Amino acid sequence: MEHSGTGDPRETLRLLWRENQVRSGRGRPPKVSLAKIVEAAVAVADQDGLDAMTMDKVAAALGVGTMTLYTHVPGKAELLDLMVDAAWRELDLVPAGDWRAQVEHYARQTSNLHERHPWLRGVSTVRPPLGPGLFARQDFLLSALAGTGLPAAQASAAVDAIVTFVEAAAGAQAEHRQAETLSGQSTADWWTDRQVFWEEIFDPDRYPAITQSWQDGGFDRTAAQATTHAFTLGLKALLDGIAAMTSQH
Amino acid sequence: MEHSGTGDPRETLRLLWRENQVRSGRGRPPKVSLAKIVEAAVAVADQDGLDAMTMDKVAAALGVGTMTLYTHVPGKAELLDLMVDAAWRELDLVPAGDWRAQVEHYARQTSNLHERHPWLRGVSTVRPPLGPGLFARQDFLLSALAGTGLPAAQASAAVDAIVTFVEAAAGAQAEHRQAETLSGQSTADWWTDRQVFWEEIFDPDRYPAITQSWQDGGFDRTAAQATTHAFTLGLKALLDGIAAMTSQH
DNA sequence: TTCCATTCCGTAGATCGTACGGTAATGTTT
DNA sequence: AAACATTACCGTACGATCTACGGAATGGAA
Repeated sequence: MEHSGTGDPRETLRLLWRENQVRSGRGRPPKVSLAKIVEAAVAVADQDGLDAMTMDKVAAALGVGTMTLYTHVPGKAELLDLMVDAAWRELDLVPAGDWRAQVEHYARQTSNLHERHPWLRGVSTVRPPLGPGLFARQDFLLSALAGTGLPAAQASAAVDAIVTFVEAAAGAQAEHRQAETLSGQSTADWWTDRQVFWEEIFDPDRYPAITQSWQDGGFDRTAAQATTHAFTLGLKALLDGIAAMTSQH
Repeated sequence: MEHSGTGDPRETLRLLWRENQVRSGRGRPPKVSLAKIVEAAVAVADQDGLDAMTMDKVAAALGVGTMTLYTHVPGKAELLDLMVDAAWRELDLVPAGDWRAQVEHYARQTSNLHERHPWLRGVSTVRPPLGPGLFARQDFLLSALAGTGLPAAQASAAVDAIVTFVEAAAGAQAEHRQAETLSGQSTADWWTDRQVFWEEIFDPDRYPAITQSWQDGGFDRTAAQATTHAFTLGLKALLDGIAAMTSQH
């Protein structure tokens, strides 16, 4: 797992929050800018995965020497921070409807976001980049949950629980598709390659509940469908449970 | 994010499911065994993180040349698969109580597991190693959810939703502690380093809900506490929601 | 004793991030 | 116009890392 939040704090915060500032006019005119570097890095990661997001490849995508990047960004860790916040800023979070509709809107937006940027799943979210994207999301969800009337401590925990579930479920969903493009092998083919498992290794007596569920048609046709199904059902259950808490206060 | 399930299928399945087989007696006597390699790799990752789990370091921990490992394991990807399944096999899943007690038992066990092996968070769970650990977990949860009386398709989706949430929440919890030991910097110090943010950058007017929640005491004292709080509340809400579904069938 | 299946491992090539120091290009000053 | 200050560009090199290759070592079998 890639870790973010490891660079020099002040410098990273400056890069995250700086407005488009005017150049002093002095010195050599830049061929690239920070924004273009982040954009190129995101494009590489979207296309070929986070492992392929190397300084070499980002520089090549910009038609620039590798070491040029270090003029604009302190290092790869900081670049990752900027990529994450740039992605989060893509969320279109406009309040509409009751708190539940707003959370569901957030969930859909996040699902789409991970679909566009499946590499997000591979970045640690402890010690996240303290940028505009993170705070916009947090403010939106806290504002939505305020509509439940829950006390502040519970509302805050509910937001964190929602974020945890939605990020994980959306990430898993997106990762299925990414695994197919990166490996060049469809999930169906991946399972076909492991057909021997069911034929020669799996012991129905050892796993009766799995066998029973199989016989009862409990398994979705594809792994991606199962993930989507779990996302939908899980979010509904989670929000139902949170709604039930409001009647106790 | 590290990816598993990338190696030769038949070979990996053989390694995952092989019983302790007898040696033929011919050839040079081995200094190491597959089991010891996996054990050492897990120990290195526990101690120093997944990034530090290099073939060099694992071999060194065993007092053996790096290339010796490749006699016993096809490559690093397969070793990772074996590590993950070995970890999952540590779960002590004995059915006791009703379905809800069983799921809560699973959640506690998983939380402890991630605490012992925080690197688990960094391994992709799409295309997982099809080993005994995974199937034991799945069978346990499907068996528990059978107690709800939900139809098979919904029970299966509920299991996936629970796994998604519990893995994410437990992983986040464990990652807090790991971040402290790996970086040598406590979470409190990390925030102190970013104090400037609140003093110079954060704009209360731009994020009213965050500011309001702050004033209402909505934030936990520490990030780790917030994560634990979210885990507890989220699991309760999720299970309440699932329980509510059973009354409709 | 000879053979040989099996394990051990040194070397080397490719791919990373990035420290270092030099080069190039512009506006400003003289 | 010439020199300077400032900024951006980037070639080289070093240390990790995974692993392909092939040879050396070992000890039972023939």
